[in-house]
Amino acid sequence: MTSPAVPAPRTQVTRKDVARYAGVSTAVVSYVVNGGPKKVAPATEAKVQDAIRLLGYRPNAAARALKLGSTETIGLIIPDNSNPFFSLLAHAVEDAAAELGFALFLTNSDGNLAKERRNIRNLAARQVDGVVLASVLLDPDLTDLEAAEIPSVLLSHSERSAGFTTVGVDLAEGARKAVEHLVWHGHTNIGLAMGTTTGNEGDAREDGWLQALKDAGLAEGPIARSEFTRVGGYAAGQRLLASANRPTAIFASSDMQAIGILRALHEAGLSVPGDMALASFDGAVEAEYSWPPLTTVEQPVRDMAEAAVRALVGADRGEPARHRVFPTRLLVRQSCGCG
Amino acid sequence: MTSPAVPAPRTQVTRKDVARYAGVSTAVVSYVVNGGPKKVAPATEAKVQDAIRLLGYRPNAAARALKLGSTETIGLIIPDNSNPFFSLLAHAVEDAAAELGFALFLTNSDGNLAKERRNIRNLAARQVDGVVLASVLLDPDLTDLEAAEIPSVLLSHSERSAGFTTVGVDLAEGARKAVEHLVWHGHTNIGLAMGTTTGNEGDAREDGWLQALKDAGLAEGPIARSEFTRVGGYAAGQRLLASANRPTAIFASSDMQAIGILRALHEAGLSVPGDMALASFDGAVEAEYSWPPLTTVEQPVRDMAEAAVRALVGADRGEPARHRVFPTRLLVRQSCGCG
DNA sequence: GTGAAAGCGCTAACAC
DNA sequence: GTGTTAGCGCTTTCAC
Repeated sequence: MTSPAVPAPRTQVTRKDVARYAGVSTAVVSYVVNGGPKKVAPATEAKVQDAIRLLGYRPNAAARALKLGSTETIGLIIPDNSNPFFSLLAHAVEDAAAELGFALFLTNSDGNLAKERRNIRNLAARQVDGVVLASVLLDPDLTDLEAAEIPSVLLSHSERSAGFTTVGVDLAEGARKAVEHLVWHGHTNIGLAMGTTTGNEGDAREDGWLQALKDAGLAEGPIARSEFTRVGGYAAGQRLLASANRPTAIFASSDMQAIGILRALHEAGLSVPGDMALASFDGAVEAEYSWPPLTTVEQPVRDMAEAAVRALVGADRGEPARHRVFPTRLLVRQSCGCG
Repeated sequence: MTSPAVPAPRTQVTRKDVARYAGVSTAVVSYVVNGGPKKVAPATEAKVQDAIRLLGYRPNAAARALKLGSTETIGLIIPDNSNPFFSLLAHAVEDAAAELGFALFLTNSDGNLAKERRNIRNLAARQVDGVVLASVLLDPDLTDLEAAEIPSVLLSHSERSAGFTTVGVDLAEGARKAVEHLVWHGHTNIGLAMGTTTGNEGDAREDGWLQALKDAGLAEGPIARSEFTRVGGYAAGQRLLASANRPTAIFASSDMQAIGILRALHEAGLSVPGDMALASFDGAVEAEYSWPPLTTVEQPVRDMAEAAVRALVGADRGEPARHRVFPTRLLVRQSCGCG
């Protein structure tokens, strides 16, 4: 069914209609609908409920929002909903929000700073009660939100950021765990496929990789930088294979990159983990179904999403800004040489 | 930044403040902000713009929505945003909506009928201007939307449905193409891994598979039914392998199932396409990065999303309900035996 | 070209 | 327990 070419005459049933039909005042209807703030006699309540049902009354959220100054809505900004990590994150945020009666505006920034800013502005204009931002930057511009006094939290953000509530994982520690595992397998030349960020900022996964190497007394392996995507990983994989000191193992900063590397490896006729071991980061389901299944550092996406929403509009609302770090877990599968 | 424990005193700058500051009436501010419906003298306009900038004025969307009866918002209901097919669809719908100045409420039904209905109701209460529904059912219950006179379109819907605008692909034809290709490779025993729907309704992909077999004078191959997921595909794959008349090729009704089948095949030490050829449906990016890359029937997701949004709130709004079928394309890769 | 004012549907303080 | 009513911020008709 599509909308009529000419807008139909406003046929909306209002609170007033219900009141008239039930023979009460509009206030009473409000009390019934909202369960307060005043008590209503059971008999009256029944009359009102009947009227509501009969008339098919549905409260107008816009009017309510105008009056209350709250839309029961939050906004989410992610780089790319078609990236498995973010789509899972979005799903989890939606669940957490719905749990609290909040609806979720989904916006993609496509790794584009201007678009991210536009989305922030747009959400602010729509009077959302909060925004969850998985930014392309370490230090996003939140002035529009601040001006509108809209709380925000930085999700999938691994650095403490003064004055902001942030939730993420310890990237360095996660990366270190994965690389240490590769070291444990006996590898002495471990390469890094590192994702690049829009802001060209450093990434702690690189530090973790380096630290693990140092701790093991190993030389720094080759690095290939590329996008946090399958295509990016594919290119990085090819470069790593062609490098003068070809590694025997690779740590990839995301599962998507590892998937790309896997393709490069397969095309080169190399076996994994025999000719090249692999470990990555994120814990996407896709990594469990690659061949071989990827050993990866899992991020507790649902927990992080819940924490973000709770800090924004749930129980933790109003608590002082802080950096919440969630634990990662090394999912040991076969690409590393286990099993 | 989190919200203050005690709601700050409403500090919002309103149209009235701007008017006072600029020394004009509130009507003029409206004219300037909306570029109409009346003309404003350039000098006045400048004064108003200055005031807006200085005061940091931002229009209140809720008030506007209340007045206009339109929220410039659409709702999307999909089964699962962490399924690559739907996450891409959601991204595309968001893009199409944003293009038209509409924001997108994302909701997941998790393949759950009750949840789908709850989401519909919730979106209706929020006065969305339209809803795009990728239902778990062939014949979803849209009464809440109809009662609220909210237009809707059924997306990723392959059956004509009287009175509804629907957009989808010809599943039977797509499946037929894939199976015909498998036949062309010389296979005579082609199994089917068929996804099951919540409503237990038939799926035209099955018809397409059967038709291709019949047209080629082939006997009906074995069928394994399971969920439209990786896990489902994995189980289906195992069953197909164990079946009395094990096929030499499988057509899977979704890429996710094929990914699962691939795992079952690998675990069984079978080579693809050597020991078992494979083709599937959807055209997810993940299918391009599996090993071997999957031959799959691509759905034009972006085109479908755009068509849905356009029919809802864009140029095609108000056109009579119709069933829009988009063409699929066989993406020939290696799992079928090519290359 | 500009302004005054009605009213969108709702909540809740206040009066009874 | 129930009713009256004043706005929330905005758009737009109608008068000037």
